[in-house]
Amino acid sequence: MPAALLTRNEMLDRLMALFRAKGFDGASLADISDSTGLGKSSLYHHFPGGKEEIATEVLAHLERGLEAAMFAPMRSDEPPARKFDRMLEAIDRFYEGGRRACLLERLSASVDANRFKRPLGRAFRAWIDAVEALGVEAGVPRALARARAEDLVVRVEGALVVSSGTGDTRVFARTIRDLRARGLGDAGRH
Amino acid sequence: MPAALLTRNEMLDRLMALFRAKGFDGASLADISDSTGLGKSSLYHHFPGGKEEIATEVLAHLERGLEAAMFAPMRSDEPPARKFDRMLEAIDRFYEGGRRACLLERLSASVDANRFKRPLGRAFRAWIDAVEALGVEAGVPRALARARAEDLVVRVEGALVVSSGTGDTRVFARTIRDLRARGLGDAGRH
DNA sequence: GTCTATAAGCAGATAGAC
DNA sequence: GTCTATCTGCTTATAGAC
Repeated sequence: MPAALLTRNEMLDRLMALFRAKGFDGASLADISDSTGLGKSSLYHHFPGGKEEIATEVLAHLERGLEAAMFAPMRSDEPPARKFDRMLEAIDRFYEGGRRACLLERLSASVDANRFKRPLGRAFRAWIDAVEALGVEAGVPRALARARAEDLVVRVEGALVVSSGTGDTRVFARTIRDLRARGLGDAGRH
Repeated sequence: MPAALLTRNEMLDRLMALFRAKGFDGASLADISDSTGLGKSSLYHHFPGGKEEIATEVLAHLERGLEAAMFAPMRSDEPPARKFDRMLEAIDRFYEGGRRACLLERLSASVDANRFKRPLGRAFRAWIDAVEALGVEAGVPRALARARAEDLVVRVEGALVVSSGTGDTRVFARTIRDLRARGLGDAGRH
């Protein structure tokens, strides 16, 4: 394992992949060492707060990634319907069609989830807010847009759980398809 | 801790509560010992296979519980719409309005989830199958009833994740309300 | 069928050389 | 900024008395 060949961003990418795969309780310092190529002592040089600080930094890294990959494009001047499709594509890509887990869910389910409570709540709300804003932009009344946005996030998270639990990613694919079919403008139903 | 004061069912109830609260990776043998009142050696007397066997037995216990509390009532001769409402009430009660986690999700997210893959898939499918059967009974075409049933389970699981992650159980309450409002007979949309 | 005692190993974390 | 060596405590699991 070559040392210091990774930028901090690359390190955080790998650590995010690790926590998504194994969860916070399941990922050991040895795993973290392996996935970054850094010895334990080096890890404590970069993250004096240990495993908990690593997870916090990974969470912040995810928040920045969401901003760049999902939220920023949604502030472009494309039509809302197209931006909505782009967001669903980004989601499908990020979760690799339901094969990869959600970091937020994995950290929410860890034993000391209270430690991550604030950033977790913030990340979930940022996501819901962004979808809500898109609905409002498309002319959907705010209350309905809010409910729809919550529902979208709920369904994506649930589809990941059920896909993983049944070992059948078609549930995830169908969920994304349904969300795309419903779209934004269909104000009469949810 | 009084010994042998618990029946096996009571023991499994407590162990299920423990795994729902802490997950498989997060629950230690010391936790298991505390929650049952049995010393470690006694645990190995009841469950020679150790922690993994305990989780497997808890999963089987859940499957029996689902059968008794959710699936059996759905085979009564009440109108399907009423049975559907009863099921949603049972779900709301079991998850305490979104405050308690799903055992299936917690075990799906554990490091050695592969060990539980079969019973997990079986439990998820049993649940989806039961909801699908209810839709068919209500006259919904099978393919649509299937999609709806998957969607119901997806939304319940997702609502638990989002409620836990945001610390706001209103998401769960609204999800149950929406599912009840949609009901079974509304064949034109999902 | 429960207990006490203990094993063997891994967890997260630190000291201090280079 | 990385390493080797080490620490302490907790992990799962077992032996054997009662």
